[in-house]
Amino acid sequence: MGDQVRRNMPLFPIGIVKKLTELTPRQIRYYEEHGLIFPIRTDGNQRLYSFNDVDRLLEIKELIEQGINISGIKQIFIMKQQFNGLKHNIIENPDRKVQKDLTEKQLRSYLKKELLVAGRHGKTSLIQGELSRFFH
DNA sequence: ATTCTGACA
DNA sequence: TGTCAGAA
Repeated sequence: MGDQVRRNMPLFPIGIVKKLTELTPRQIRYYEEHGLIFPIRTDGNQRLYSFNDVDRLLEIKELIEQGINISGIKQIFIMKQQFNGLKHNIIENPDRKVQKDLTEKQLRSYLKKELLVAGRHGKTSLIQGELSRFFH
């Protein structure tokens, strides 16, 4: 599992991330303020981002382009986390019904998100207010 | 030269 | 979100 270690290594400053993601430093810092990413700081208080951070920013960028707001993105990430947790449980306990903690509703929400992302750049561009209803 | 925080004609 | 200032 040394690959994940590599992907989590704090490597590049915001200037590099700016080029890699086409996002402005303003946006990159803004998303951090809202808990979407958590780059570490150097001795000089400068942010250092990992490959995972960059990937995450790329995901954020796409979701933003689809008109999804910060809170919507937060919840999507939470569902993604829950989804991965369920997947692990199923792999580790194939016999037991450890899926009791995840409601079917949560799964549906996650799937809906997948559909939205899949049909990106399409006609189904939901606006902020409209999408937040799904998450309430 | 780069990045950071705070602020807004 | 852009952008500018003042500091590191």
